[in-house]
Amino acid sequence: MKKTILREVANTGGPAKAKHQRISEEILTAIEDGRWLPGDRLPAEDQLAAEMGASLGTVQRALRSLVQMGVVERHHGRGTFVSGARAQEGQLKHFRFLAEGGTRLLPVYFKIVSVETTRESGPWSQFFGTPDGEYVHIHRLVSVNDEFEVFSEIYLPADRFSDLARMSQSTLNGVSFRDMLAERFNAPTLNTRQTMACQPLPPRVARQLDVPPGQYGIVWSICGLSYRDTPITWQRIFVPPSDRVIEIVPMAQHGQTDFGEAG
Amino acid sequence: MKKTILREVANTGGPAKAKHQRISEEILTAIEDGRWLPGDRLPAEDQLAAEMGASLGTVQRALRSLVQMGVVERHHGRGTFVSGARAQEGQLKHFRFLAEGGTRLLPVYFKIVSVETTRESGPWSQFFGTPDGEYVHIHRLVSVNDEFEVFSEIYLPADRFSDLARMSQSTLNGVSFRDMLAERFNAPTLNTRQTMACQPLPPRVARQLDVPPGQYGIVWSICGLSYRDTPITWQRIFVPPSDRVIEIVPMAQHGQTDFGEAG
DNA sequence: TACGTCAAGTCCTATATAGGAATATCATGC
DNA sequence: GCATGATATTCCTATATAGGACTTGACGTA
Repeated sequence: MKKTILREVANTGGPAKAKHQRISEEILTAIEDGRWLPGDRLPAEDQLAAEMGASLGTVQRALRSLVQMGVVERHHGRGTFVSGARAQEGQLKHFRFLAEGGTRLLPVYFKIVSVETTRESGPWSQFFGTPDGEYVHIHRLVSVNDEFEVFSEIYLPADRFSDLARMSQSTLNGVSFRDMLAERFNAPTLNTRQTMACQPLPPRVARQLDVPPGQYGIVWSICGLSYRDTPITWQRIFVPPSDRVIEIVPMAQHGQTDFGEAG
Repeated sequence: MKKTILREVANTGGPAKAKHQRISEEILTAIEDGRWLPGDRLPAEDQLAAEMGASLGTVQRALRSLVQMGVVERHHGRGTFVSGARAQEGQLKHFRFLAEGGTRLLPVYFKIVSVETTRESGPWSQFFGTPDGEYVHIHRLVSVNDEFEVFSEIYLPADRFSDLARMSQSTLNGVSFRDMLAERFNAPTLNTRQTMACQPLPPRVARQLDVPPGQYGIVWSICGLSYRDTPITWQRIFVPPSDRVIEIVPMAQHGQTDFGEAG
């Protein structure tokens, strides 16, 4: 016998939402809470419909909207699965490095420089909404095709990600944070806010990148949001001058739309 | 009596597509061809359903996918309208300039520096797929809050946009190209590809921006795509060093999704 | 004129139902 | 063991139908 994970949706207070929206929310909450984990298969459409007291079409519409948010994936004949883990593999990252032509992708390697916890405040405290919070602060050197490097620093809220500080640097080396946060912390990056500016690189960064002190570079901020736009990562990438071009990849249109293939 | 603009959709050759997709395509083609213009109201759902020999639900699904592409807008009780023109107003642009805090938006003003047609080839010829094509080439100075400036150059295919070169500079000054292309050329920018690099600013640009020759800056490329990913603009923005931060706005999630408000 | 009422037009939600298509499972035969 | 085929599971498409909600404009009244 199968345990019931969802509860029937009712329209309790607040502005009346459509049933398909309430169903989306309910399923999203279940995934967010870890009642289903990345890779898990959800009950079949008709079972969901029965469980939630809705018709098939309504459940389908709810599921389609979750596909679009990048939260679940559906496969004809197989089932509906929670995204993350494997699912992330073919998916979009924040950026890619391109060879001159613009077509070939260049391989990247992440190397951990330092991992620490801190109570330092800054723009990230505003982003996370925790002025006195504790953060995990990680510096990484990103090597592109063994020929040029960018420097990255990430802040994450310690209350949720303090395990990161306890992991050995060797397990963190080389891995993509987006994938790891999705797989190990049930915190997939579903959306981002990005800004950029051209500014002198901070001395420490210039040293790491082996460029002259005071060298100008791009300071590129990427704020990562997960389920329900929960802030999870505040990242700053320092890009020194180079012929190499960085493609900015928006986080949008997961899976495929009703119209056809996603861009 | 109303003229019939659409033809009934049939599945002629090629891979079988779903009916709601064929309907989307048919409506999109009509809009692309100018059979309906920006601001026009489409026939009601049930009329469309009758015209195209489909049921209401199927047409609704087709229209929802067009909303998502940013091609049409639907308003409860009023109708379904072709996007563009007025519709663009509240919509996302490619970028915004932010005050330090990150909340306040800064006003911008576009000033035309030069407009010419050219057969010069470059990355844009590859983007447009016209190696020997003629292009309209426009330089603009973008002034942000009267305190700092960025320089922009745009290439557009002359076969479609040669009228631009004939417009007076005074009519081009101050206007957003995205809006104008959508309104006057039925060429709304529905998607973009973006890249960036930190490089020395070209001499001409440095002169215009009044920064020392050889000054590093951000070279930011934005390629604009319209209906069916037709390339329409190849733009390069030169950003000199500044405290001002530029927010990168992805072109995504038009209107609103099934889940709720769009980000 | 100002205001309320009413009706028509339009989109929005939701249901029940039917059949088709892709995939997985399992029994069978060799 | 291995291919084959039947069956069940699951998602996908599509229809017909019903009622609700929002907008607009016309009409009548004060």
